[in-house]
Amino acid sequence: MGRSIIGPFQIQPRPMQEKYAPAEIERAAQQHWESTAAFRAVEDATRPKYYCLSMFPYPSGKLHMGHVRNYTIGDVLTRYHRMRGFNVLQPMGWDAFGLPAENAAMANAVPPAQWTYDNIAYMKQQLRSLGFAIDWTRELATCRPEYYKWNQWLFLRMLEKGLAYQKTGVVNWDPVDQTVLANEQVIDGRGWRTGAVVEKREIPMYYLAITQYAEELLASLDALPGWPERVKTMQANWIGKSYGVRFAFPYELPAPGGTTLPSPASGRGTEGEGSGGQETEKGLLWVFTTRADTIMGVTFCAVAAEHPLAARAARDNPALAAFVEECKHGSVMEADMATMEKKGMPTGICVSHPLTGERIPVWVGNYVLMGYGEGAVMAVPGHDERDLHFARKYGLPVKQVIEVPGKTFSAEAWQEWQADKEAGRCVNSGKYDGLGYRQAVDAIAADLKAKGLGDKQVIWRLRDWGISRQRYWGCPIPLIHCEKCGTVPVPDEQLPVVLPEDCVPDGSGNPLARRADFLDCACPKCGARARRETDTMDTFVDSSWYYSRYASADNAGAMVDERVKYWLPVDQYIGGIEHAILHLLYSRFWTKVMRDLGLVSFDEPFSRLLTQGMVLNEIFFRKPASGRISYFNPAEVEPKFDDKGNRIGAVLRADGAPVESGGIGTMSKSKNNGVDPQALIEQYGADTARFFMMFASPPEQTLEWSDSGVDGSYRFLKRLWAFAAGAREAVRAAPALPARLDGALAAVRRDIHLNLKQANYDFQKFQYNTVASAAMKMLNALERAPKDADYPALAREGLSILLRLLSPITPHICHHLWRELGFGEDILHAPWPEPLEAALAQDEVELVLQVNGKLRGAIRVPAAAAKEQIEAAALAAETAQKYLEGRPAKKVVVVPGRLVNIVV
RNA sequence: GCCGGGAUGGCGGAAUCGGUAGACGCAGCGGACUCAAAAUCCGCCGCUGGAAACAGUGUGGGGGUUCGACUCCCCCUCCCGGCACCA
Repeated sequence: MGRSIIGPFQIQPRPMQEKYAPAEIERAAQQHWESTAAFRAVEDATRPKYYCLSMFPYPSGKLHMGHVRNYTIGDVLTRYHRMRGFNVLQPMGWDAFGLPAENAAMANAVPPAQWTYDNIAYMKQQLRSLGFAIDWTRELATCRPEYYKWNQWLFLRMLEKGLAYQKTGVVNWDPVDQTVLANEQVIDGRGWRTGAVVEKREIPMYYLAITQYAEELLASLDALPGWPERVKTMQANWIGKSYGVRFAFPYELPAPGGTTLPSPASGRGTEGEGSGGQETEKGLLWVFTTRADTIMGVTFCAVAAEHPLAARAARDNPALAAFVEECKHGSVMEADMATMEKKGMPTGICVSHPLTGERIPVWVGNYVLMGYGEGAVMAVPGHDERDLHFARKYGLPVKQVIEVPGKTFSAEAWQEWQADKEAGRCVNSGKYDGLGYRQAVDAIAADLKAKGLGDKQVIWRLRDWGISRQRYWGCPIPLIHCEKCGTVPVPDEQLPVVLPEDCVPDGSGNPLARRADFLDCACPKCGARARRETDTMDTFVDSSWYYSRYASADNAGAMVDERVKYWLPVDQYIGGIEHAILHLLYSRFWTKVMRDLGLVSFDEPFSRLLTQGMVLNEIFFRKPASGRISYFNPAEVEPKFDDKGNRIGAVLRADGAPVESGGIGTMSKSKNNGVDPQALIEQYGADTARFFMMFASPPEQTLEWSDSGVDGSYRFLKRLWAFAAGAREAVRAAPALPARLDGALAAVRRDIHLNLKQANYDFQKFQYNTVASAAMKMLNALERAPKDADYPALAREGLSILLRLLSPITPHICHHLWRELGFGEDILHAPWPEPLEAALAQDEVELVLQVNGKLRGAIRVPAAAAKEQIEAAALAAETAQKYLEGRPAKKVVVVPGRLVNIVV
């Protein structure tokens, strides 16, 4: 930086080609960057660093438009900051473990490893052809042992600290394939391949205690001003800290032996706490509520099907046992749980209201979640919408205990105000009558506490992170099962536990369970023959720390080293909004664990976050009566129209038979609705593809794919090329513009600098669609400028601004033209352009003239005119006189630089 | 269902703090060039009425605040993302 860029460029290249030939100039520019190692990032303590990271792709086969959008945004940011003088790092890698590789293996009998590595090779070549400023020397793939070794190593550290532990978890079980299904593989409650009704099954799993960090994960959202508000809101709601009251309904069962039922493990942290049935919990049904103020309105309680009380009641009630069994069918997905028909059955057991002693019946409800809170809820149908529907369905009583002045309570139809915490006051609640939400909760909690039946409690919606997957293509969990010693961690010096890469899964369970060479091992403790754990880790583990590994990618001896101190945290992270919660939350958690282990010294991994909107496309599918659903790419599908031109359906081109429409959704491998950018790149070149992606819409907005408009982007680049070619000789010979210009050229120059000013503002806002517009406007202005004496100098200044402004978006053509026009050797080293104040100044401004807020004309006033002068000029204007009709104006509003509004 | 976001011409979108709605493109229409086509260039282009000047109307729907609302407030509809085993 620092040296003068605008100056004669010595070498006289051969005459410039007339026609824009993107393939040639893109290859040449990419070769130039490669031969100069232009994007190799080297630690340099003397320069400010800028770590720009895009979420790494899953190697699904080909890039899709979502990738092109994501990586172009990242590349624009990278190149912009490079020209702003930062030492920039933009790495790339592969989120290489996951389900699609196993699906491909089943379909084509190819080992997931081979499929994955082939895909990586192809997609890497695609990324290279798009000209991204990536430091490929830091490339990583999470399926490589040298990477996942450190997943295993950190898992063992967590195990030592009690942050990793075992407990049972519920999974989707396909009874025909005898295998665990991912949520994605459950369609309408049935297995995707077999069509069998899915069952819930409890199996042992490993968990990471993310809830131990809940408080910090919530609090430190405030320390992330560079994150979108909506993402922080979503995370805060997901963590879900709620203040409420945990209390118990006492009961006595006529059962033999004075049965003690343990309180089920609460949603928090480690297992085992509270198990064994503490004395005080004897015969107590514990619930949690955020609405203790409605406690006098409880008319029944509902427990989950897995609740001990349900099991106890089902013991001698076959109908109830059948219902509990029925609740075990269907998927474990929360969305399904929330939308399914709410069903229940009475247990025949009654509990006592803790304050009134009233008998309260206990029901089993299929909508009560065992994993959240206590697995039991108090039901207040008068003031909870879901409870009211349930009560109406089963004829349970409804009581009003909250009133809002001016509102009439209904026990039949739900009204929003019935759950109002702000305006509500207690009624029909004895001593609590007249209290508001806060006071009522305090008073009731105090009374419950005095009786030893409860107290205020903080509860989290966040659950611990279950990382066990009963799948082959993932990172092995480094544990060994020994008959004598139990579960034993693999010693550090035996890491990594390497996944064999030649398995071909067939859809019926984990092939590792049939691999003797993987399974058989010696117990690290006693040396006896033992069996390796076959569960692998959730792929979110892989992506929870890869951003740190890029800084130490070549270090075989440590997870991370001192170079993370220079590069981390990530200055700008870019990725799809679909990752707003899980991936980003897990990464934040993992970072805090690494910090507490002394591995890194930052609290948050991503200083600034840009959440890219999804690229959507239509979804087409066929679902045979039995068997597996298949999706068809929109490119293979032809729409059908009726006489009036309305779309009535679509058929598959290959066989002419109809396909069903699945609406519109994210481009994805599983829905087969991705658009391969390859054809676009081959036909128009990378610059057009990049320009069009940026021009199509602002980055954070959802984008419905359509390639109409690509032609316009290509036309613009052709026009830019033609203009530069035509102006080349004049520009190379032209002097610099004088600081002060007059006449028509001054207006053109002002236009260019105004657009530059706007574009620089838009760069700050990541609004690249209007940056692209600004570049188009500049070219329009230059083309239309009068060709007088100062024109070559103006063209020179204008092009030098335009090329630099545009170079982050279309780097190849700008690289080439920068050299052709003699501005310098490498536009990468040019300083970022800033608008000249002198070029922006003007003597006179035009103000809009409104009458009663309606546009009626315009007036011209001196730029420095005072409000009084403007008002006088406006009132004197002919248009104003016409509407005033001799009357005085009631009011005149002057907005300097903008408008005058006369109210008559 | 719950949480988050969105809706502006035929289409993608612009409008920075409440101040000219529709910038910049696409498509379309008309014209120039051409034997013709492609490419390129010039002009028109929200809707209604009007020959025009111009007037009315218009930012998903309904209401409100304001001199003035795409923008702020209340209610509603539809679409998209997430919902813990897709990544």
